[in-house]
Amino acid sequence: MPPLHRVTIKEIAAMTGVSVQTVSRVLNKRPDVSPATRQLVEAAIEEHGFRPNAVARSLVNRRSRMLGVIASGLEYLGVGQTVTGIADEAEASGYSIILKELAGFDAPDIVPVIELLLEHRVEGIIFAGPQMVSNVRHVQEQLPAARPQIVFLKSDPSPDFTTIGIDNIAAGRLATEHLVTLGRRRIAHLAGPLDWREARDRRDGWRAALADAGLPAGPVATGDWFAGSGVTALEAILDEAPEIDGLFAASDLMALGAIQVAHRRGIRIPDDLAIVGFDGLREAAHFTPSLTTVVQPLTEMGRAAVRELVTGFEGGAGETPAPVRTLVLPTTLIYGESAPALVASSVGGRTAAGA
Amino acid sequence: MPPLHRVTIKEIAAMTGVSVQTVSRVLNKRPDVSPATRQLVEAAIEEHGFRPNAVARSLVNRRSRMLGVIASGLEYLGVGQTVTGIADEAEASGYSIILKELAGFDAPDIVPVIELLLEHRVEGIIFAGPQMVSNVRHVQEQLPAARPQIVFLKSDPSPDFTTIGIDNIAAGRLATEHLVTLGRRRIAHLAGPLDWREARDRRDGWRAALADAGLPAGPVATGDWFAGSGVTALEAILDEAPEIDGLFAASDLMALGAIQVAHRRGIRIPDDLAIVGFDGLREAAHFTPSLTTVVQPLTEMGRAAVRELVTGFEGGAGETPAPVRTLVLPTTLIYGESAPALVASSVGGRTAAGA
DNA sequence: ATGAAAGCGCTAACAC
DNA sequence: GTGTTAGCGCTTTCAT
Repeated sequence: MPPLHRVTIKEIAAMTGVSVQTVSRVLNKRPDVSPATRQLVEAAIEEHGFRPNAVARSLVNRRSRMLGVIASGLEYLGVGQTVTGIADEAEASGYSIILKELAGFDAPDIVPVIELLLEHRVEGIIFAGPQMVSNVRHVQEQLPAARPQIVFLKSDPSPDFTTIGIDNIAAGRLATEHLVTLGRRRIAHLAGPLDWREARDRRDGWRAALADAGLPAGPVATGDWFAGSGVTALEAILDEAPEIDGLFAASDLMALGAIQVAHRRGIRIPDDLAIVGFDGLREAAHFTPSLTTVVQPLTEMGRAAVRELVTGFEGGAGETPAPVRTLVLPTTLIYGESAPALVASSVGGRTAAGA
Repeated sequence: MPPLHRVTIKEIAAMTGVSVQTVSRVLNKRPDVSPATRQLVEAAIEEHGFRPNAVARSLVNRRSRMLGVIASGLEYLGVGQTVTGIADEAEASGYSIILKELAGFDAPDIVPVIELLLEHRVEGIIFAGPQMVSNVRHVQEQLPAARPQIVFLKSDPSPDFTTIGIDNIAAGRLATEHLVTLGRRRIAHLAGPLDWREARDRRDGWRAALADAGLPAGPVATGDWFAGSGVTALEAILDEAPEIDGLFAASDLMALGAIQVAHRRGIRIPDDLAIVGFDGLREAAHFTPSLTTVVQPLTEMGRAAVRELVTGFEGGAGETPAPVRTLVLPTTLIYGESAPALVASSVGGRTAAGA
């Protein structure tokens, strides 16, 4: 059973013959303790392996030094990078994180999770799940009035909440424009699930780039972000439009599935079909062929989220309403063999989509 | 600043005209409250969005309902799966998890993290980092006497600690034996970093299988688990021994790098070189060619770890020393094109390495 | 430089 | 059924 007896401050006080208060002073490295007593107390602490109870401290200080993180899809590449960024930055700022993984994305599932985080008195919440058509809005509407600051990752900018993400439309454009530059004229799209905001935006960017280039919108098929769905989706597209010569996949994993299909059908990459992925997974450089992809600063998003929260705490000393900010991080195109950079072209490859 | 004023039980009591204790009873769904008062109190709770302070509860109950998780390399596949398993099972058992990500693996880095977890009075700890040559042992030696149960994932069985993992030697054998079955005679190995126990064990399994088959140990090169190192390592091997016809890679990602090298050098897979990977990443089924790989039950390891902890709490009602157990989970070989199953052979593919 | 008293928000143990 | 008293382990007044 958990109630292992740990030494308490009271016991340290008793055994050293000082008051509880003095021990507390030593613990908090207060200057007003005589060197002799300090040493005495420290010796006792050391000897008994005493560690102050953070729960009791949180209660009296009203500071939990905890951040709540709501994530989803940790078992896939990408999400883990964001959580790593969050964990690292939190650690550096002296915070711990409570991680909650969501099974589904429906708002009714999310609200109780937030409530639980609030019960633990987390000082801030990072919502690292994806924005679906309505889940984030629902969450935002159902949030209790008295709540710590909450940062939404990869969500629509909002006047009421801090959001951190990339410009998916611009990034979708970037990917597609590269294919256009390579001379591709029939450019298809492997979209993510269209109830995800990111999926819609990337598709819209693809459409816009094609329209700008005066090209017809090629065929689209949707997947679920993962490799298996890339297979099915590209097969569907090829059955319908075997003449496509360019493909923009909304995730690197779907692109991986697409490569597999192309290989099986004897379609050469990039000669017959140039492919651009999305995410910038490290592994993409080792696909065969290596993948040209739009890099998302996933780790940086996590770090930025923690910084927003932590500086928020320190900024407003009182009841200043948390400052709402909208961060749009830059994306980059890195070139692989699947859609190589034009040799004699401009250096390119960098898009700063806002700030 | 965090000290947002949240409603307290005392305030609910005051506004409903009952005692704090009665509100507490309602909160804990005790039967000894009259329907009328219960309804009254519930209405007030609802109206003010009151949520009990879990910190205060933890203090008085001496139950934090928190589990500490120490992980590393979350941004890579595999670890995320384990953490997902942990998070899911914890959720199902009514526990929350505090996640600590480690930058390095040195014991001196790990102990303070454990101390911090102890300060938060977690009821159990899951060490999901890898076992290096000495880190786990050091941690085990430096553990404070009064501590909750701690489960080590992927570590050597120990008489003093619960460990959960697979039999990496048997699994390395399994992979290698399959290559032998396919008629390969010069079987090389892409090892993980040899200061990792798992890397050593897999290599030893490979060696043992070759010895059993009366084959000479082929060349070995080590990598860092990731795709890039698979490239370098296979290149080194090929330069030394271009005649190899089989390859056992200690991770799927290194196998991915190996596939890339083979492709560039015009080596056909599996005709010229059959490859077996390790991990069982979902993505491996979509490599080109798809990968034959040893599946580790990563998610299940996470789940099992939580179950060990939670049943441990409930089992021993008093100061029973936590029951130490050693769990060895089974591994499976799944077949891809890189080292196909023998068509007319036995069903095969399942090894139950202990229990 | 040190101690005594009060209280953080809640629950357990006892009254009535 | 409900209220009162005590106390979880610690930090904050305010004395001395």
